[in-house]
Amino acid sequence: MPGRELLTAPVEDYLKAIYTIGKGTGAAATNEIAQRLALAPASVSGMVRRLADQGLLAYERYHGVKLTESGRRAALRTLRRHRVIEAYLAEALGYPWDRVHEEAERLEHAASDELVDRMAATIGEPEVDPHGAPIPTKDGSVDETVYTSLADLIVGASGVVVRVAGEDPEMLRYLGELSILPGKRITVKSRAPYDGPITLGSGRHEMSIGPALAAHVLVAPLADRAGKHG
Amino acid sequence: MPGRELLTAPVEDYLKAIYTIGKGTGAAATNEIAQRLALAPASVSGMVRRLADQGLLAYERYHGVKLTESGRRAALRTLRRHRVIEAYLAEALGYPWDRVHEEAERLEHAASDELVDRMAATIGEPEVDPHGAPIPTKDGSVDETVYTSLADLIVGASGVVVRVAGEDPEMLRYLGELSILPGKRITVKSRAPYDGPITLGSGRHEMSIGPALAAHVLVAPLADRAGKHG
DNA sequence: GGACAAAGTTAGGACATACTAACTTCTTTC
DNA sequence: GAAAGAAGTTAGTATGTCCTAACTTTGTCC
Repeated sequence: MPGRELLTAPVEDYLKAIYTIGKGTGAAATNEIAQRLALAPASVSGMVRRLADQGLLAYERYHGVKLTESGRRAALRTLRRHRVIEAYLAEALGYPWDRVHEEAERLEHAASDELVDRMAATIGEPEVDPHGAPIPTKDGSVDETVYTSLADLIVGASGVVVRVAGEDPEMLRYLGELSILPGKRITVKSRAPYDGPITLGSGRHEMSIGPALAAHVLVAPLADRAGKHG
Repeated sequence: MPGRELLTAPVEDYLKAIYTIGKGTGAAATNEIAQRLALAPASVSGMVRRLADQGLLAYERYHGVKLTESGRRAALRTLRRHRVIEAYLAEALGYPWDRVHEEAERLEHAASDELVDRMAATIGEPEVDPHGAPIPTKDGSVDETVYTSLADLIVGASGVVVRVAGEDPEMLRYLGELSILPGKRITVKSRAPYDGPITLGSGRHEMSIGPALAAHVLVAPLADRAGKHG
């Protein structure tokens, strides 16, 4: 367990949050960390100082925080644990995709690297979790491709859903019912003005979703066929 | 998660320890709890008072502690989690029996009851863990059969190993090498005097083990054939 | 360029759990 | 039944994490 057990659960959560906010390299603001972890900003100030003392963060008072290389590695280890566990719960134990997150959130702090590696091996070394998020490799690299949100697709554009960002179970269940899932192909049929609902085609179905929801659906665009017809 | 998340990991560990020491109904002494959890006795005094305040223990100063019904139920839930996880790690993930304990020790505090139930279902509702210890059922009952220790078997007696008590990995590996495992049949061939080594037959093999080790091997005695021959 | 809002920090305290050192109670033995 | 040793407790302290309340810094807008 290299570098394990030395980090407490709260510390791992901070690092994960900072990584996610800063998407790899970027910085994170105190308030944003606080909000993501549902803590008071004052608590974050305190913790962030300690993490900086441990060399996990670069911290400048009043100017937010950045992961150091060591902090980034720790964050990615936790993220790997989280996502492998999610994938394993879904694959091997039949968990529905809207409930893997909560369970993984606790297990990620208790599972050894060996367990996580065995899980990954057992389900065939998955590259993404059930929401389509990429799983960091053991040596600390991740696919950092930035995908387009469904909310940004123009009318007529098609794409394959690669990922659903966010873990609110209700949202996930709803998207699941609509069959908006990683791997599904969708086409934007129309968009109402003033940020109104977006009408989609997927397979034989047609459906309408709001822009807030659409923003969570990340797609890999396909060749745009709209041009051919108009 | 009925009754979950309310108990911290240390609390669950205390209850489990007290249950194991008191084997169900019995009481536990402060020092014994301290030793089992590798804590100072003073720490136990403090915690035990708090657990009594929460109604999990009956506590009389200077006279040890007893689980209440509610404490016993909590202890058994944790024990179930622990043993199901051990069984699952061995069955589904190929963990060797000498390492399941350590991993389960951490996971048992993080796993939800649902996860544990899914694990149990996936491997066919096991009744014992990889060491042969009985798994409490969901409704809180356990097999409390008391088995004979191999150290107590007389020369000529035969039995089936039902359980190996204790989790020291080195001991488990050693017993594994000797093939002294749950389900194996053994016969006591001879015993050296003054608590000396015990010679066993198991299958075609013959081997000798010390009494301290033999005390950890619990057997279900079979009809004694020694009488027939002498 | 100063005032105000937003963002961030410090101070002081709470809680759970652990520790060591010093004290008390229980048990056993003569 | 008293002394010695074992067992157990209290007192005081430490650590990690959190909180609220009050303060400071930063950034923006006229």
